[in-house]
Amino acid sequence: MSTENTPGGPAPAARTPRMPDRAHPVTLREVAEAAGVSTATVSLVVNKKKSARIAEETRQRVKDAIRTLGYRPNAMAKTLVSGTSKFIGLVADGVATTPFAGQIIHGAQDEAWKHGYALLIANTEANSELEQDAIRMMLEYKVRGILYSTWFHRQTDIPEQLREAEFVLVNCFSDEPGTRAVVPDEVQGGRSATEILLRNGHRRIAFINATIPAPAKDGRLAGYRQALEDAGVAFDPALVMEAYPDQEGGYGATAELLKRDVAAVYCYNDRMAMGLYDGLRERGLSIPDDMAVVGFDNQEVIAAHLRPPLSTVSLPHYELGAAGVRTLLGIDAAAEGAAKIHCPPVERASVRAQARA
Amino acid sequence: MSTENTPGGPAPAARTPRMPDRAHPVTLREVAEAAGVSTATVSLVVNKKKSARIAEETRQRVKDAIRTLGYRPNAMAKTLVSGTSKFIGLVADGVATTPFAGQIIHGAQDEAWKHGYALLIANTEANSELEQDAIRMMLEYKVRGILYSTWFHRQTDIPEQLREAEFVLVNCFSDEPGTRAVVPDEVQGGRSATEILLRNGHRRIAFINATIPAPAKDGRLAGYRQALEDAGVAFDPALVMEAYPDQEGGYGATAELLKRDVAAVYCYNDRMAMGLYDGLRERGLSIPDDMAVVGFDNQEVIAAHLRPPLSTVSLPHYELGAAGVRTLLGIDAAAEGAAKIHCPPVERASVRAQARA
DNA sequence: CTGAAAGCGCTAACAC
DNA sequence: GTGTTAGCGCTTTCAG
Repeated sequence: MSTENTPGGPAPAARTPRMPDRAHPVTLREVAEAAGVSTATVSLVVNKKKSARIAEETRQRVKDAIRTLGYRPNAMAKTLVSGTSKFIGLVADGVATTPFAGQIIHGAQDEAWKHGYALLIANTEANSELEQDAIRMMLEYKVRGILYSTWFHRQTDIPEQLREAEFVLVNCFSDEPGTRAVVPDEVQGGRSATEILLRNGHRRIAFINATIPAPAKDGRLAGYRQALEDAGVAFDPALVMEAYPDQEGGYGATAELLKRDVAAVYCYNDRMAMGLYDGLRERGLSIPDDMAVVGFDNQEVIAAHLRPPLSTVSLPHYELGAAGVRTLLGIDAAAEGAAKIHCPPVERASVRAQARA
Repeated sequence: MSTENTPGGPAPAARTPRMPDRAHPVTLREVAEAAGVSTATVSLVVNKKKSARIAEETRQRVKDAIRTLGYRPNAMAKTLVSGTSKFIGLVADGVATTPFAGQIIHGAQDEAWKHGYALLIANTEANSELEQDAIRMMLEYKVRGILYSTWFHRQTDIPEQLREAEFVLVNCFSDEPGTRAVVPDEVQGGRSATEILLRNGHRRIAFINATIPAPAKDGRLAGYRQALEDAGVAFDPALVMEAYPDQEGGYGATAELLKRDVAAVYCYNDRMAMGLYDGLRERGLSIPDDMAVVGFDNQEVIAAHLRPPLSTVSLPHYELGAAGVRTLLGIDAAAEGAAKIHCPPVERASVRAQARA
């Protein structure tokens, strides 16, 4: 039994470099001693190196020792040697502000995991000091790279420190050339949303856009116009309104909308559509018969469960996270500018086929 | 310049132990050399050790070297020496299934950060193999401890591997004695929800509970009964109904509810209340005049933005995450059984004061 | 096929 | 006050 002897002692019984038992830090060396082989051999076995051929008998002995001792490799030591860890950092400006951020984390985590990486996350709540600390920490932990993400799609500045690592912007972009980024394809999303209505026979389609400037605002409008154009419907500026992009905004826009004499409306987002539902219902109007409604975002708690369930377009947050990781790892080629991720339309009962106009 | 010469070698050309420049891995030693001091000194300066007194002049020299070289400590090496990292692991069974999980992450991350820890997260989506891998990875990275969390409040089994680390259950609990856990106080929440109605003059209060068994189902009912009892209102089993806990469930329960001849209802959750809103509205009933409604969960996208905004009780997910970290770090004393986190009531316009019965 | 040994970057005694 | 030195646990030539 590995009892101690003082370093200079004459009887060099088996060395005991550390406490014999405490809470499982069994080391490679201990395994090696137990198996009667060298640490190199154990390392080879643990890492299943194809190159090195270990006698089957030896391998078994090592494996047994590993099992009986309950050996756990020390990832820190491993990283120290290799110089880079199996971490990917995710800096988010609002993990909780919205259900969306969770999806980015989820996608990033799944994809990272698939490639043997773990996710190190930091929430900065738009506090730039926190952000700096977070990035610094990630750098110190030698992350493979950093995903810098925002909870809503927007342009962003690149924090200086971020440049010390490989990084990819997620759900945001920069005008600096050469920056890798992945963002939702707002234009395509807007097109898809409008097409749901067009496909169901509507020609006069109102669009309630957001009041606040954002890539989404421009993109979703552009998509709307494209879809109309492709369908040979003239764009009528009078059919485009604006409201604050939440339930109250949608509700408040009801009266204006009804003045337009339309039977189909595409809302900037689901929350707006939700408010609009209330506004229409209050006036005894029915969806989709009196008004076909399409939203944007596919916010789960809302869209799928309104009455009637809302047709909308998904904001692909999960995919953004996953694509961010793939881009970082060089699996997805980086697009120039930003990679645009597809926003899949989701058709539900808030739109019903009409007789063609 | 402290150039080396190889121990036996005749030609002592300056040693180049590593690539001279590539992407910033400046080491402590390089700083030491640049500043003309030993690595120990640099270490002392970097870590602001109060004990060791360094000449101000030396300290400056070191700091300058650090700055000009752009030195970044290697956290891995640091961890290797100290034996335990500054990581806290968070294992979650559904990061994205619900907006809630995001809040747990958020709370855990903020609190961990406050104490100098970073969050390592893993999403297991209820896949036990993934879960094992996740825990193993965390163990290998020598996390300080692991938060094991579930997206809805429930009993859970403790994965074997988890026992190798310090851990705290978050939003779940185990019947094993001595297990540390933090969960929402469903009973108090149910009491608070009911009290909102009582306080506003209602005596006959219906409760639409969930059909699916869960601590929340029992707890919220118990709270309801407590509140009634405290108010001297006899419990009437006929006023307790059950429905599937989502929008459709709430909507579908409308007819039943109206048969009860009540003017106040407390719903198991906000989604149910949302469905109930639709059901009531369809029948031309108004909230809160014809029916006062209270929910549970305080799901942001819903509760605050229904018309009228919904009175409800918050599920304290952020607090759960934060409390989990505090418990893990021994800052909060561990309660026996599970620590119950308060669920704060949120009063909104879906309830209005009534004449006393 | 396997062992010895040199570090990875850093901290912590212990000298001087 | 500051330098020397011995590791932390592991990987990786390089011998044999």
